[in-house]
Amino acid sequence: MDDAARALAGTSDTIAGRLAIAIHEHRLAPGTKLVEDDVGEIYGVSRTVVRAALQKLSHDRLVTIQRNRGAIVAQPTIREAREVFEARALLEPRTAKSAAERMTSADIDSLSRHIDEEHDALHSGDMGRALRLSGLFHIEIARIADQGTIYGFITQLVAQSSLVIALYWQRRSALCESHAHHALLRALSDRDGPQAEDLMKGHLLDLISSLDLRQKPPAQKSLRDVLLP
Amino acid sequence: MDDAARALAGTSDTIAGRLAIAIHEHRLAPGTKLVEDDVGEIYGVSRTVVRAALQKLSHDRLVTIQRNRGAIVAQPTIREAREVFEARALLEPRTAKSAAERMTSADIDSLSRHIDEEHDALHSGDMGRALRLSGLFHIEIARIADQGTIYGFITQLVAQSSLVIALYWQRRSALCESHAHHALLRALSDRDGPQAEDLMKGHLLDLISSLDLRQKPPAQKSLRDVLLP
DNA sequence: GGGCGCTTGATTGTATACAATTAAAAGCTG
DNA sequence: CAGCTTTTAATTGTATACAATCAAGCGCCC
Repeated sequence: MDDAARALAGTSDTIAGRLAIAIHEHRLAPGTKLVEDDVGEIYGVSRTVVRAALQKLSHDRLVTIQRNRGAIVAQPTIREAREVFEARALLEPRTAKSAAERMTSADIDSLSRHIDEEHDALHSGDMGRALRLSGLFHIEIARIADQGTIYGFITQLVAQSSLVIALYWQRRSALCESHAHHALLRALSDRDGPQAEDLMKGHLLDLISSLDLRQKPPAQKSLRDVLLP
Repeated sequence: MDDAARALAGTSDTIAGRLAIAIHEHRLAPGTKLVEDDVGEIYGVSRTVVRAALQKLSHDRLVTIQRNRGAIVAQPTIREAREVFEARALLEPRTAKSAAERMTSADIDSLSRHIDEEHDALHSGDMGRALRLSGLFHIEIARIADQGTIYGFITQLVAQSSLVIALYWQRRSALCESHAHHALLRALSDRDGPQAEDLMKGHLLDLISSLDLRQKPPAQKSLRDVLLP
């Protein structure tokens, strides 16, 4: 462990957070193996701390731990991907409605800033950061709705969505995202609950339809396909 | 660690499960301190394993871990109690509807058995077990709805509800519970989605109204009250 | 050359030792 | 004896050592 590593040292929550951000920003791809010793050396801590961090991420379903086989960045199945977005469709529209009814001017500022940063990130080509900010926008709405339990669920769902997007994203139109967020912000600023609820519902449907969740024939091609010309 | 303890030894998940059941059945009261060494000796494992179990429970919010201060059985505040039931009110009615649409005869049997066991437990005076079975009834419905993500959320919410009940339960009428479950089972068996949704909504409202969630003056009595006759 | 068991290296699972922190008891002082 | 510091015991946080497990490479035999 060198000085640079030692400087980064922190609690297991810190490390879990750093890993989570890396996953969120698609710097860690689904399936990547997370070897305890390696992670520990990078952050300058022992395996004890790394294990705690990995367990936490595993509980958030960002990481899959197989006994005696270690941890990898989770790879949600198509089915799990659908379930994540169905859960979001159940929780977020009503949450947006609640948020609309509670918006303060500070909240409006906060959301505006998020959108601006997202815009900047997109224009500077930093897709990872843009993606993360896009998720944070949803999380911020949940925070404004002021329901701790649901906030926790949505935070987890947004994180998982990032993995789903990494695996199943197909459409390239990132701009419509930003547009949907703008429209949502307007409804929220107007404290128009029903409108916010509708927009969120639509936005989530858009998101799902931008994914390719058709049952793929198990990706392994047959030997024949691979070997014959 | 004696032989009896060794015989119970298992993975951290096993221990987390045992603790969770004890909490669920109100054998471990909110606020109870969970000392790592003690728990480890009881189950015949080292603190390493116990810590992992406690971390898992902490993530499910059944246990509160304060850094350097250890773990106690969680004590949801009145606010958290409300939030838990608001989340349930958001998730469970729709889940019951989905379940109704997917009921198989095996599912009907399973739910009937749950109700019977609950009934037995009540009549044999085993309140802890009755309470746990009552929660499992809700969890079973979520399982039937066949939505993994939401199932996970509901499982967590039911567990937390058990803590809420331990702290804020006031009404003694446990029979109405059983009655509500019977009515739900009927709607589910009839595959009557809207009816199941309504009944679940009502059932949850009943549950909330059986709690005393009024803001209490901080429970610590003044010295005067305690010391003067 | 291909299937089969063995060995080896890498990695995780668990226990334990030590350091850091806390809460409480004991002691001290005015 | 109240209020303060100091000491002490209990407990948690972290690192490390060792055991258990797995995956891959190797040789062996057919």
